[in-house]
Amino acid sequence: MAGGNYDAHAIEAKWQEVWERERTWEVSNEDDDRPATYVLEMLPYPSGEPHMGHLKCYSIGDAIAHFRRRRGERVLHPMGYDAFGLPAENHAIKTGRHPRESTEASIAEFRRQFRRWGISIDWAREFGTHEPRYYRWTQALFLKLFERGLAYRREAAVKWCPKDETVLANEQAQGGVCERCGTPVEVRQLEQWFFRITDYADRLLDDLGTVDWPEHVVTMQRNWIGRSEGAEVVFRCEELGIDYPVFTTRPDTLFGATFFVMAPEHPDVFRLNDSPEVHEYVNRVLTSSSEDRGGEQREKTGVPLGRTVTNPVNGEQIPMYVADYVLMEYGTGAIMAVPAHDARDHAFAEKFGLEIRRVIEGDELPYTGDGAMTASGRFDGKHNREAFGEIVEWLEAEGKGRPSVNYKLRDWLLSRQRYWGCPIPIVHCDACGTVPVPEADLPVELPDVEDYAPKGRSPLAAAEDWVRVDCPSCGAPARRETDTMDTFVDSSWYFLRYCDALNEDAPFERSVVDGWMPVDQYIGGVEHAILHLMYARFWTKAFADMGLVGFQEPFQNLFTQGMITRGGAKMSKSKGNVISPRDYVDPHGADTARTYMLFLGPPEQDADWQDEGVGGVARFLGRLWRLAEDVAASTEDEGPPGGDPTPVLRKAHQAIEVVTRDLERFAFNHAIAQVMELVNVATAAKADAPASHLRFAVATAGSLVFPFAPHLGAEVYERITGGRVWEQPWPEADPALAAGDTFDLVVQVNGKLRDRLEAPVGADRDQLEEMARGSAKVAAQVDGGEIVKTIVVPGKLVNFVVR
RNA sequence: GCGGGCGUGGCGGAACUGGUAGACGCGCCGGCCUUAGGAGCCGGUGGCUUCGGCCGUGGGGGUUCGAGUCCCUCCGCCCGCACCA
Repeated sequence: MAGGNYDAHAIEAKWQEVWERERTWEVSNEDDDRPATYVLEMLPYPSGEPHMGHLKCYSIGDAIAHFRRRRGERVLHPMGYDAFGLPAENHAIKTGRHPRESTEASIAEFRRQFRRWGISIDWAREFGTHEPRYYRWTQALFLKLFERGLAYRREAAVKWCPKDETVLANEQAQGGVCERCGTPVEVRQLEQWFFRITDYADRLLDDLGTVDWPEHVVTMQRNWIGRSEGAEVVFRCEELGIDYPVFTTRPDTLFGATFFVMAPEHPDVFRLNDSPEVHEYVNRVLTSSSEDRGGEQREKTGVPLGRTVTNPVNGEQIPMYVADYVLMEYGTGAIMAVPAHDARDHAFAEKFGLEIRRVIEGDELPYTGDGAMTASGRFDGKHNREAFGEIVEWLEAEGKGRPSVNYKLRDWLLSRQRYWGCPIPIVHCDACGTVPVPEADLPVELPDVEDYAPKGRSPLAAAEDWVRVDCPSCGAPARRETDTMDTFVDSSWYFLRYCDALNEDAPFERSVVDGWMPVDQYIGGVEHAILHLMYARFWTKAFADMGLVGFQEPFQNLFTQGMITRGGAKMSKSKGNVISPRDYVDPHGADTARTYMLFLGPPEQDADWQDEGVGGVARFLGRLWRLAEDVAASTEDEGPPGGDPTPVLRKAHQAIEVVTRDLERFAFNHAIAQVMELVNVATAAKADAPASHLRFAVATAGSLVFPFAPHLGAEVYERITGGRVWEQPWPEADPALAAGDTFDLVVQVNGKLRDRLEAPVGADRDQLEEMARGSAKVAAQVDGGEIVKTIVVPGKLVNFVVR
């Protein structure tokens, strides 16, 4: 065997050195004649060292980036770090080491490993979101939103994580638990900073139609925005002379509203009834965690308020209740209850013995479907859908209601009472109020503090020298805002900064970002389906409105990768099933680790990492390397493949066709299998195929494997051709060569395979039918029966229908 | 409950618009080479079989000359949301 063994480490070091020295993957912002393409993987959160999920994400992205470059596109493929955040800070509290130190140590390790993996990154554009040169622009952009009224401060009931001692955005408290640590969240009344994302609810919803995203992600965003159309209807409490508007999606059921319910948090509850029973109930609800309260199945609880409101459609006095199944944060915090046509109201009415009045004809109660109206005065007999608008019009004319739209989406709470984040560039002045820090004074740098531990207020508040500042407006003594920003703010615009990463005068130049954006292919985990992807869309739209960018959506195509599991379970320290990329890169090399990662299965699916499988890919790459050594040593370069086509030449052209199609559809596992087939065929043909065919096949294998195993691909290609594979255009198949001269004609009788015949590729229907009729196996099957029909699919098969 | 997805050998998975089910790899079996091998190479590998074939893509039904693929229905699993009026 020529040349010994495949030394992945030597080969990988060799090519990495070339790419680093020549800055091969750097790309200029200057236009050239190539189309600009932006391939982006979600930026990593640097904690410890990269894990298997990172290897998967960047293996996918790199394959796409390489493929598109070689198809003649000018590809931007940058890297950075989402460096602010809780884990680094919690680590700092434990160890006393500054979060900047541990974060930067982690970044260094990520960078080192990414280089070792041979990911084709434009390192000139690299940054961490914790660096003042980045976050000064995060602050500048925050102020632009502030000036436009899109960032504001107000007191509100907010979600509070008692463990992390900070407030959270609604999105980070899904299911009533802290997204970071899983602790049940509490509700607190606090003054906090918000982004007015709700102003963009409709556009965030509508523009989902303009992006090419996985259906389930689009659905999740739709549900999260939760737009529902209906009406606001006013119920009046005559005794107190107060109007209570409610939101309903079913104004057609108004005649069935037999009681009225308020949320325990509703500010008017005690005004309506100040009794000990009501106080006791409300207190019990408010002190119980939101997880106890949630759940449709839970038995309904509540207390009557001893008051009534007037049903505006029929003047009936209906009783008022306070009950925890009504949520203060949705609609108006009060509802009209229609027990006949709403499951929750039905359960409540049953328990409290309230009237259940059917107003829509249909199945058994509670009935939530459509039907003819009944017990609804002049609307009786009308279909409920028809009456819907008429009732709202009528209410509107009477001044008792109007059409209304409600959203689940809440404004984005961005302030955090934590240390390791981007300072909010605001000064509080007794005279001037909330004053933005002038842009010339940015960045507001994060001060060093002694104690990072949260105490219910930001640790920054302890940095007295830093907090005390003169008001930028009037010069009087004032105090800095001490909250920091949610880290999702940092990642809401990083993809824009990559485009113009070295700009010292602005976060980015519009003409530059317009040249690259929107991201042509975004790749990341589905866990960001709502949070990051919604926030980044919102910022992009706000920027578009301010004329900072010329597009509405940041990510045109989204690919969500599946998780890597081990032993069928998510990796975790407690399960002891954690493995890291180094465990495979160290012994086998990056090419093997990356190629196996993509060979494992469809990248959008979860995949179980099995150590035994790695060996198969390592063997395949080793076989390809040896084949290249062998062929390079034992044959001469005779120029392009000529003469009669051989099976190995045909296989090479077929592989080009298949791998190209597979890369377009993210079927990397299939593409790698195809290169394996090519290598198998070429190995078998080594002894007798013409040298030019063999050399072409092996060079093609190197060329096709390059997006997955770039070092070996480059090595093999160089061995055979002397050229640099990444400078070569993506190969094109010769369709005639790929097709060959003959094909396997499938012969069926009644749809069952009976014979295969070798038929000429261009044969017409008659020829194929005649050939098939000549088959002895067909004759045996027909045996006395009659061929009543013959289906011929040229190039494929002949099927005889026999009776 | 609502929404989304999935179900193919011992395992991971192939099968583009209905047209050869199980590509490729793992594992396993047999052989070669070797002092040895957790190296390398060659061959075999869905089940049953009277060796003619027959049966096979979660179950049942349908459309079709032909269904893993389309339709209906049932079962099972996974993910997301969850008292949103």
